[in-house]
Amino acid sequence: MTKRVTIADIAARAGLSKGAVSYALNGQPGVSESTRQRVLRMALEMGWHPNSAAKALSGARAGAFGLVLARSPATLGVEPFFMKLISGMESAMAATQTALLLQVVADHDVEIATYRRWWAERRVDGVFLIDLRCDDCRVPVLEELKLPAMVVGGPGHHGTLPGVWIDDAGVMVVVMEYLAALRHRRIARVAGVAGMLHTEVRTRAFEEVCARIGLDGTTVNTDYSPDQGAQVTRRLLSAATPPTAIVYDNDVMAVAGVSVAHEMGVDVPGELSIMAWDDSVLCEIVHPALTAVSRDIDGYGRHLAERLLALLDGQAVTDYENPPPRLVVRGSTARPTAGTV
Amino acid sequence: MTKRVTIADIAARAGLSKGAVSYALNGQPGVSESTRQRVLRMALEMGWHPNSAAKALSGARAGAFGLVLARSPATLGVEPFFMKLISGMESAMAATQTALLLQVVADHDVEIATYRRWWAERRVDGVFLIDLRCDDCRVPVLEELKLPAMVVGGPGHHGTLPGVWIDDAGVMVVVMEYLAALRHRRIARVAGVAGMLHTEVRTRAFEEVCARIGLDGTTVNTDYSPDQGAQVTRRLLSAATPPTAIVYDNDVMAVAGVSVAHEMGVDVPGELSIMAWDDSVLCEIVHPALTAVSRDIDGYGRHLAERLLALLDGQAVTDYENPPPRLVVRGSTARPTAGTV
DNA sequence: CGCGCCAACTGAACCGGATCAGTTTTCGGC
DNA sequence: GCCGAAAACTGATCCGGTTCAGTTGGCGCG
Repeated sequence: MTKRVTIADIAARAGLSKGAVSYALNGQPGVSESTRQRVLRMALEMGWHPNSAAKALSGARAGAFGLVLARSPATLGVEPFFMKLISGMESAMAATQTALLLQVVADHDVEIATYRRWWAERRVDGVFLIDLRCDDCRVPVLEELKLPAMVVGGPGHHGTLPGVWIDDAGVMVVVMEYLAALRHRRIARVAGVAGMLHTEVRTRAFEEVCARIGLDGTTVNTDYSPDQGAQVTRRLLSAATPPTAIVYDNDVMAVAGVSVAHEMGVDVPGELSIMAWDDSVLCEIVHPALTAVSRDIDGYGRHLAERLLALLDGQAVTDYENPPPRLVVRGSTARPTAGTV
Repeated sequence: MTKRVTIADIAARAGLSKGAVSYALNGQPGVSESTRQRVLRMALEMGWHPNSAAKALSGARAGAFGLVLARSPATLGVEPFFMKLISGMESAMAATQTALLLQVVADHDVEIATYRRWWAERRVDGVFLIDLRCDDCRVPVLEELKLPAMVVGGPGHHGTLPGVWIDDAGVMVVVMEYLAALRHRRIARVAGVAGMLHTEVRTRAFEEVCARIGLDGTTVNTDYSPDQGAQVTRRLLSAATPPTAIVYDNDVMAVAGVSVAHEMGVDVPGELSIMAWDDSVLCEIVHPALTAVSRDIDGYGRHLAERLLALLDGQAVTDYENPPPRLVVRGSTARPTAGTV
């Protein structure tokens, strides 16, 4: 029972050669249908699974995709985004018996070293590149290695690598027009890390809409941590003419923002409207519940994995834009009370 | 450049046989020190990394550990525990070039199937068993497969598999005595999933302390979701004589609890003290900040990985109890105001 | 009837390491 | 200067699959 079954065992029992069994198991021509059925039945009975190492050594595939996360464990842990993305990816990978290799590293240098090692070790068939930056130094490395990769983010700045993204700029317009319709005139944005493409895309869209509609908009960059989110909020609310609405680039900072407002005696949403980018239970459980940009992250992950699989099959994979996110309105946004405008 | 370097390449360039190169690279006797240095230098120059498949096929190791998470993506995403644990594990695994295979599944049946498949495919050298249950059906499977495993949790109910745990019962005493010292008499516990060992251990400790000190304690089980946390809180606070303190089994439910209190006009901590099991930024960013049981999860993960590595080296690995957690007191707990007791 | 062709199958090589049984070299001791 | 043992190294084999060049057998067809 504790003995692993190999195709040689099946071959012996079926009175066939290893080669024939291999053809039968892989749906290759070269064996009769009746033999194939017999072999398949035996394999099932004997509990055979292909040794992944042997498969990887002879065939082309390692049967695994890699994901490197270059963020602090603290940020990672509290942001639902990553786990949702991962489980989305896996739902697509499960069908093809592809595993996910996860590595949490400190910075991009270690991340690049990981890609090189994985490539040399033939450990993965492809990788997902996450947290795309403007002029990302990881892109040319993956191109040089010819390591199949799907970029989480875009459009642009991912060279020849295919990307999957969500139209952040488009939602930004919806968000800002919504806030403007509520009569907000001074709107602040507590953004994520400067240099990350999605941060820059949102910032540019934010500024364009502000200019177009004639709003007074400010963007402040942070490292996504609730600490910085709280600090920035304090500073914003302490200004002579504080904003009447703040848009946060993730849910955790938005929750921290609500907390600061409480602490400073600022009424939400009466004096201050708060919005979160990315919806999660977090947004629902705070009081007031947060209006949020809700993206289908599970689907995002699924598309990424499906396309990486297609890429390995030699199909031409083009960039893909996910369906646009929805604006989920909850209690944290409202028309500002007379005195505050 | 895009050609992968093998030991045959090194052998050819060094004028040696494959065998000699293998000995040199692995620190085995059989080659002179000067040759070894020369080979090592060449390997470095040529950017050689062992093909993980070939290594796994000939040697014993697959060079990977597996972790299966059988929880809903929603719960996983928002609980910082898992990501912290994972990055702790990896910090110990990085030194030995061991990768982490992550799989998110729906239930224990799929989880067990995953273990069997991994074992048959020789994909992993060992696994971490998480969310241990009383009389866990996964334990006998791993024992039968002789798949090296470290159990996250205990003590007890993990058969012959070594476990690493945190003394929840001990902290429960500290927590309850702290609340009792604040003059709380009616204390509720919003627990996690019934049947999970750590839930049961805490529940038992909770009841024992209540009986000993003479407190009025109630435990309600949930599925860890903020939804249920909120619902249970609403019910508890609607009782004729509501509790003056609630201890939640995770941070997310505690945050939801604060929200419900707000919504019902119950003052925290004046009328109701709230505590979270497991500390995270979440506890710090809500208002009031949550008093919490802070466990060193990173260290937890590190210990688990170190011990699994030791297990593979044939060392005798015994159970291990992590250092006791600390009680981090913040603004959400206080002596209840006169009227409420 | 015999030729050719194709389906069905075999045997061996191969992937890139580890490892072991031999073979050659080195070197110390007498 | 020669012997014997240890050190240094070679060549072959193995791990468990895939794949390809052959081999066999059966059948249709002229």
